[in-house]
Amino acid sequence: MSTTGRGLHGRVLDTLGPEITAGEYPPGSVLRTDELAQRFDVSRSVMREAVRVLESMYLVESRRRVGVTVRPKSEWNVYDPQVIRWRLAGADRPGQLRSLTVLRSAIEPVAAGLAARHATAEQCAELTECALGMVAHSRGHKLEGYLHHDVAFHRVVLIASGNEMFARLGDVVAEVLTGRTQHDVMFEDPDPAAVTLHVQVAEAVREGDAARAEELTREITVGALQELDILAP
Amino acid sequence: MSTTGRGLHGRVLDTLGPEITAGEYPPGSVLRTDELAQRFDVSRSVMREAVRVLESMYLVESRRRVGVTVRPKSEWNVYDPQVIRWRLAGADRPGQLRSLTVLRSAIEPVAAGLAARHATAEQCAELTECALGMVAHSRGHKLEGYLHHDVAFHRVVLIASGNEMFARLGDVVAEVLTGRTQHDVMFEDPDPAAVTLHVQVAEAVREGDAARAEELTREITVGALQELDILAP
DNA sequence: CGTGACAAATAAGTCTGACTTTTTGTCTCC
DNA sequence: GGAGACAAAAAGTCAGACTTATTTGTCACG
Repeated sequence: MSTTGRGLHGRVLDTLGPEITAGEYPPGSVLRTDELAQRFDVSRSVMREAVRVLESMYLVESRRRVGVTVRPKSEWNVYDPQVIRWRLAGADRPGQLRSLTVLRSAIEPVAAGLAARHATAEQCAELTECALGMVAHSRGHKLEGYLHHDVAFHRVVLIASGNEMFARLGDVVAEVLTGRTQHDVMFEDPDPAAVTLHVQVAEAVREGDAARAEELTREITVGALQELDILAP
Repeated sequence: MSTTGRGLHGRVLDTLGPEITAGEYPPGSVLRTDELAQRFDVSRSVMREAVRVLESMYLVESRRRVGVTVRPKSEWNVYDPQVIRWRLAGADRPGQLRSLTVLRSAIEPVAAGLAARHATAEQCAELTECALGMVAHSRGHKLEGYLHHDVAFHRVVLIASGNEMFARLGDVVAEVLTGRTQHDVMFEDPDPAAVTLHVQVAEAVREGDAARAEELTREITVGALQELDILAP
């Protein structure tokens, strides 16, 4: 699933986007639409559409008479799902994974606390189901099934928080969790302590215990930070 | 500063973007490029570029033979600065402000903790300077100057955290702070307690006391939540 | 009846070429 | 050496013809 797929301009973005986010063009580099159109063998109209998209991601800036200049990394819209995917697929994947994990550690505990207050009965049920699914797949190298429930669990928490900004991070968390599992090449079974914590979070949310849900989730994210050697001395 | 300015397609987005984010077209509505091009009196190429941008924000989806369909709000990329501005300028400004303030309450304390560990001497100096500036403008209806230093303060903290995802939220926080001040129509002087907290955060960061910086910042954000009647019973 | 295949309609997608506008660099001229 | 005029360069815009995918309707066949 390369995501952009649709249309010729998407094809162009599939290779130009990763190149830029990988830092292949240093900030300030100028690209010319005509040259790019030639390189990708597409018409200028298609190329312009691609540039517009890159521009809306703050990756480049198009100015008359000068060309399409690459913006410094600090200006990129790093919350754009597309940009995140490109960077996760590129060279600074480790750094990106660390940034996102720190972001998780800030967001998810608060989201869990809110979920304990706002979750519907249905969401509570889903949460419990996910936690049980994690337990069921926690032993015997069934990491694929485990991951599936893990992702679903965190997605439900974020949605149940009732905050749209949190809810929108579901995809990001999914990427991080998937990335982590794949990076460890699916060798060991997950940490039993983490499994227990998820079950307890589901409990806390069901019981409306916001403080406990928050604290337990904080423990989960601390574990995620430790996995990446991001210490908190 | 309407931001998009550049180019004809930007002009189109300046009116079409707010319309969509305001929910004027219910999810699933179909727009036709030709009709839009006529309506805005631009060529189809320009209209297509605008649609591409909206598409990259996940506001719409363009499909052959059917047209440009508006996506449900839950799929919008609510972290896109442009989308945030459009929504802040529209009808659901209060809701947007609440979402963003909750986001702040999750992010900023963690960012402050990280800043206490990673801030450079220069950043510590900036922080102290900002805090002093806030003190200097805290009495006598100098809300404009106060806001300026407040925004700068939070921006420095987010950057000093060393996390690119946090750093990128500087603009969002600026919008929220500005929005809040303007909404209260600049009547009263700021809460003296908040001013003190900012000074203390600067201290804690300078001394490398992460836990204290985090806790103090949490108090600041709790204050922001209370202002909007977002309770935490 | 329902079901499957085929044909027509439709709207986005693509390409091309000509033209406009803005910016910038340079080259005078004072 | 600075100021203003001039020329070149690249993005921006437009119009029109053509392509392609997708939907929808129809019609025959089971």
